[in-house]
Amino acid sequence: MGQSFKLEKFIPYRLMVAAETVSMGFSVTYKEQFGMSRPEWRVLASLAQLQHATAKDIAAHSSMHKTKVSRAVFELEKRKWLLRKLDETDRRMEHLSLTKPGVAVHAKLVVHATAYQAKLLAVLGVNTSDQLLTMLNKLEGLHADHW
Amino acid sequence: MGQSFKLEKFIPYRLMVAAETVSMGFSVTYKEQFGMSRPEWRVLASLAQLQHATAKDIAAHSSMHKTKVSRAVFELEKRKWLLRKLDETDRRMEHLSLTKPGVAVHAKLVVHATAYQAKLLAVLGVNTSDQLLTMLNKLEGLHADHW
DNA sequence: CTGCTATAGTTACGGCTGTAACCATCAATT
DNA sequence: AATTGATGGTTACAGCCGTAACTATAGCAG
Repeated sequence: MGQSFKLEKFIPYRLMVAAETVSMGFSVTYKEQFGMSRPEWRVLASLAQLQHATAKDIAAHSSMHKTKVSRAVFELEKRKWLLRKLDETDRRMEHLSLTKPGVAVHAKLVVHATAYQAKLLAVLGVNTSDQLLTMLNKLEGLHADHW
Repeated sequence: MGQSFKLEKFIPYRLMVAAETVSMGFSVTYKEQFGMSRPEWRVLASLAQLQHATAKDIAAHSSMHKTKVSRAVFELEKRKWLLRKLDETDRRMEHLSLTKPGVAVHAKLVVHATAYQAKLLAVLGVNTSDQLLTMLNKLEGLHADHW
């Protein structure tokens, strides 16, 4: 008899495929319309949400490695969508905030993000989408102690 | 007022974070115990399941780009876990199959994969895990016509 | 003050990846 | 059999990424 292990029933695999599919669906927006990468989009979204934060804050909030954040911040700064300001009392850290153009780009992306989210909710069924987030919560907590 | 868009409610983001968390949990097994990459694990699992397949078949079955498959197949062949045989009538394609050592490695990995899957089901609740796969099905179908 | 340890952020490096180009082969048409 | 177009698979290239090492700064112990 053949093996009974089926890749398509394996949750790590299925979750990754779904994540890539869904992520790709939205990435065309920030890529093609604004030439942004996913890390840049995440930093933009985090910073808009936190209003004012350090790179470390953003890394925690957006689940990204600090080097990814560092590179994304650099790019956003280059586009003048983001401003750095050294902390006066602890000069190791810098406070980040969006510029007016940065806020504007974010606002436009949020329109698309919200529309895309609505499409996803429609596909899932509005009632079940909360269940999905609940499940994802549980899964993300799996290795919480390793971090 | 602050923006109302919250990254942590955005499904593409949450799905990707959960997928990475869960994937990482299993990757330590094939990485540290067998020095394998994720593409290699997928090819191994696909080939064990299909018994006999071409690179193109595996790409379709494992949702991977053909270049990824090509490179993974090369590595598995180097380790002598996989065998290529040219098709007699169409020499463009090659039929792949696992060697005995390849089957053995797969069997060991399946033990771990099954245990990990069980842990995930326990975390989710066995009844809800089917709902998760159903949701993932729907999400994966989203852009079906683009492929 | 001096030295030790820790922290915020950057960067060099090697590895992995997708895109596009490529090679070889096949099939259909002429 | 020559041409054209499609297909299975590989590869060159450039970009992205994580690890580890690094810089600069801070804080604390002596």
